[in-house]
Amino acid sequence: MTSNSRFSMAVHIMTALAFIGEKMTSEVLSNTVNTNPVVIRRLLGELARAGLVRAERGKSGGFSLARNAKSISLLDIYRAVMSDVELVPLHENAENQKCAVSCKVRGALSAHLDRAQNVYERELKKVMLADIEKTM
Amino acid sequence: MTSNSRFSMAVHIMTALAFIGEKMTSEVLSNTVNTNPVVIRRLLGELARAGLVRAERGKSGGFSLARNAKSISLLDIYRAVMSDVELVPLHENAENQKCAVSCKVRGALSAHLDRAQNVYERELKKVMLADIEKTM
DNA sequence: CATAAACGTAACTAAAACAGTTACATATTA
DNA sequence: TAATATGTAACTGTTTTAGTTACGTTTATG
Repeated sequence: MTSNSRFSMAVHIMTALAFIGEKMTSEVLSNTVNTNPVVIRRLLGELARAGLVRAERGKSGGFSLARNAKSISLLDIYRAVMSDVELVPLHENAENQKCAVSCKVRGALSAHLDRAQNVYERELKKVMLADIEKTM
Repeated sequence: MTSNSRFSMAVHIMTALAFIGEKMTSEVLSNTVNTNPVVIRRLLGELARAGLVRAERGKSGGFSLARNAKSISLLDIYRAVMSDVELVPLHENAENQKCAVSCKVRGALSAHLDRAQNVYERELKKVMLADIEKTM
């Protein structure tokens, strides 16, 4: 369970917010995901910074969607919580300067990986939070 | 550097085999990648099981491509070394049986993730090892 | 047929990433 | 002003990963 499940968990939380339609505390949300409230708050912090969620502090505080579920795509959520993670990373071994392949292969490969990641993200952009919520 | 760079490293090795065009030992290959020969042999073992590479044991042994570089796609290499890794994994927290979202969200999400992964892989399938080798 | 040289693989290590947790500061409402 | 919520720092245990050592197995070749 050490692979990165932040995106999946973020979609879970966002779907719950859309489905219930009311302000929810990290305590309540953590129960639907079966995890700790701090994990939820950290994730929601990133979603709030991306403008997808509103956070209210203090008594009777909690979280709610900042935008309509029809206007929030899976890509919005993905970017909010995974912005600096490569779908498929390059290896980072030092270059062997005497070897043309070692010096050039990463550049050649990354061009193709970038294109593939673009089509992946374009697919995520087609799916709205409202589409997920509808199937609950 | 704990993310999974096996695919990128496998492409590096395969490109070297295509570029040099001769049998190479894991020792020599490990020098161009700047890693340990055992790491190379493990990776090449999977590529051999997938029929992409030929391994010869004993004195004057080594590795060579089992097929023409024009017929080997990045997807072939990806499947050989990453077959059981999800591009974006689902979270594995226990379901909260009282919550409809908790019970259904993974199913709804995975349908979309599968479709996105398919378009990603379709993109990898378009790129041949010979295309990479050509740019060296 | 002995030897050298290569792959195959098990077992271990160190470093990194993760989710989860505790603790507490800060903010807000009633 | 007390209760209750978020924000966040610091720490832990588990898992994954690449890297490494060691050694068995295979094979070409003198």
